[in-house]
Amino acid sequence: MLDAAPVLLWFRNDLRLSDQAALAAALAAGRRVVPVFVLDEAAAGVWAPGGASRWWLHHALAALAGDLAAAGSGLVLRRGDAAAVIPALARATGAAEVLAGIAIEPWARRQEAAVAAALAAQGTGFRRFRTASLFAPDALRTQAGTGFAVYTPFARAARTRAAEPGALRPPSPAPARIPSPPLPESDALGSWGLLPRAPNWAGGLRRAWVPGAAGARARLAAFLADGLADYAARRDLPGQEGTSRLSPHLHFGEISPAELWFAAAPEAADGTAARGAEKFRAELLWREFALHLLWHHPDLPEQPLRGAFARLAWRRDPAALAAWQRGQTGIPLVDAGMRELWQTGWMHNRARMVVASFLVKHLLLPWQDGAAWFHDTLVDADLAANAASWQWVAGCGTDAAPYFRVFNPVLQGRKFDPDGAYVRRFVPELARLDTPFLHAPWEAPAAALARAGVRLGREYPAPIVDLPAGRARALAAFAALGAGTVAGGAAAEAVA
DNA sequence: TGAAATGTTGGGGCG
DNA sequence: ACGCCCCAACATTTC
Repeated sequence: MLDAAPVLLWFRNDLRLSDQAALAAALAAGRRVVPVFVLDEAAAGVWAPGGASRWWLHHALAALAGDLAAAGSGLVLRRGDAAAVIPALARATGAAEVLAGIAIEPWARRQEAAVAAALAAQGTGFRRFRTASLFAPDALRTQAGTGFAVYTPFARAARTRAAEPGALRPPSPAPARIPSPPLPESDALGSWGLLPRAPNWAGGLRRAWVPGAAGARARLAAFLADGLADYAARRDLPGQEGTSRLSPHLHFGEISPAELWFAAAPEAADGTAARGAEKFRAELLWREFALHLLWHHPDLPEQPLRGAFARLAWRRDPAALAAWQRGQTGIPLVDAGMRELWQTGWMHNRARMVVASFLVKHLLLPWQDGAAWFHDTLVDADLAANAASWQWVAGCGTDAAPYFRVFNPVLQGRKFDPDGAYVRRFVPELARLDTPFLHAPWEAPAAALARAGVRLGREYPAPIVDLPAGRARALAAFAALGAGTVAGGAAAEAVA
């Protein structure tokens, strides 16, 4: 059986050996496997991996190559047009067919279609498998047969489907051995230039993360032991390690969503532990919902789903955008979030909502600018989740926050970072400021500032915008879009 | 997965 | 004892 023609296994956002449906299919058919990864930056265009994602990808590929080598195989790296590279490799190895995960990003769908056409033209088979999501992106539909526009009914449908026998395969373990023919030559990973050189800003990332399937597994084990039980309450506190931090592993597919779905089993727990597991599954479903939205709305990353928002009078203010990007807005919680992002390639979810609301509302700068910065700096940058989340904050998505929902970063700080641990860690110049003033240093008495060694405008900036004035400006600009938009926002809220 | 403004209620100080 | 005011606490409405 093993002397039959091999198959090409095209790795995409599924850089793992466990619960990898395409790999499992190849092995079940008794085929030898030629594992391939293609770096096709032209196909991705402006949505090619950003700096932080490139760092992660480098290490994820190194880890995958190591895992494949340990299984007796290897990883063939090639750079260029996938529609040329994949068919050529299939010819060179005599592969009968190519197996790959299903793409969801619009650019990846176009790439996949081009690969499919090229393979068909030369008589090579092409089979795609669901590897990056719990459900196929078009598997869940409303009664009317359309895609969902609101999270809650989507999640209800997903939970119902998940409970159906056989809907979610229990995850399969990584195979111990992966038979392969002699592999074609591979690019040297180092030659791809995915790692930053001068300046090398990756030190903070290296300290915070262990990319690769083994790192993902260790992170999951730690989360199951320490985080899942209290997840529902602690996930909102940026000063604590209350979240799973699995998002980058999930984005690159180092661990599958099904593995996480089954690892967090509410039925196997009770009380707060069951609530934590339910909440964690709800977050997995938010990820599925974003993929679902991007599948049905390919222009989600560029265009507001509510068309009226295209007319919004966004400001142009490069200095304010730069202050936001660098964590120098003078608003402690905003700056803590942006500096956590810059230093570690990740930001706590609560902080993401606050900094996004601040950019879009208080600064009245386009959500697309925020999404672009996140895409470049997040190690978990994911086109679907990023676009859907920014549209949610901006109020222009289908199930978005109403336009008048403006996070007050001072109140959010006092509520979710009550002891100021988060701000003190990432805004050390404020570390000695008394807690009552920490989230609004401009309100601190001169004596308190002096005691803490802080001069506003020197050690730490004065606020670049007056919060009440920024809020009022945003409400006016958003309200100017018209009554139809207002009614729509209220309707979406009522449904949710 | 909001915040602020406005309205309501009830306890308590005080003349 | 009573009315008045203040204000905290909570509820509702509005943005």
